[in-house]
Amino acid sequence: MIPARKPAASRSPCPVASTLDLIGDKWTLLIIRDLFAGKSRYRDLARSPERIATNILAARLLRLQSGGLIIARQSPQRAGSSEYRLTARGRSLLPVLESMRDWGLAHIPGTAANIRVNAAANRESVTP
Amino acid sequence: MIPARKPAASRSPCPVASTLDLIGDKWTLLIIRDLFAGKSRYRDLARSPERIATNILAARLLRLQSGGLIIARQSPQRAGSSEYRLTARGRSLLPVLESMRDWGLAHIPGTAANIRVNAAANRESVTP
DNA sequence: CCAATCGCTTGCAAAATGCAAGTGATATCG
DNA sequence: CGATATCACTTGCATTTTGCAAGCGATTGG
Repeated sequence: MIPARKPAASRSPCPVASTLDLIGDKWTLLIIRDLFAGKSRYRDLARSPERIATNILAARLLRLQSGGLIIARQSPQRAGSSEYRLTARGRSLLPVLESMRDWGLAHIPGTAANIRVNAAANRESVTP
Repeated sequence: MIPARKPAASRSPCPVASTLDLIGDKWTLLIIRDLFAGKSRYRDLARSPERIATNILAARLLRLQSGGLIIARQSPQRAGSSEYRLTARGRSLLPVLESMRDWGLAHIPGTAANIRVNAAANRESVTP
């Protein structure tokens, strides 16, 4: 298990608070959701239905990297650009994502789950 | 199951995104954590170690009420002030809280779980 | 070679957050 | 009873974060 690069500003020793310091906003978990679904390119992340602004996407990708949740490696598809993948640490957020998905499905009318975890895209290969 | 009062601005039909629209910030889940722990008064919520600003606390309590996650009722302790309790809907967020707690404990050094769900404080009595 | 696309960055307006200081109502104590 | 402290907020304002649109160099497809 690799510890985070930056401990960041921790508000308290509460594990919930510390987790929220890292992923507690409206966008981060959506990016992680998309990575689970198999997306790995900037363009695809930017085109999710929620339409994250590109500056925010870039900022979140940096934060996720420094938090050790994702890695960016040279894209084999396109020279000079990165391909983003969840690390083991990032993948371990799956229960958080699932519990939120389940809550939304049960309590928010009009929601529907149509994203599946893409196992092939989420095999470990390199860890930072 | 009582639907939310305000559907609020939904970014997409994704259950994760819709859940984040409601609880996706750094403070809301900490308030819910404290309510689970048995806190019910404004003062106690304001004094948690993370020190939420009082204007933000007031704003979040309103949002949680309009989202149907908590109810405010006349405090039997203090005239003119409210006592806040989780509704069944609010209590159903426990798995989200637990998965975040577990993730924090496993992946963020220096965190420790020292809050327990207070069953007595979280028995259903009145639903909005 | 040329146009379209990609992966960002930049600049700026708008909104959210954080801080400190009120305010009026209640409880507490002598 | 009266003074003081506390409670539950509200208000005003500085700072930070977000969102939007445009731009920009590199890359790709034709």
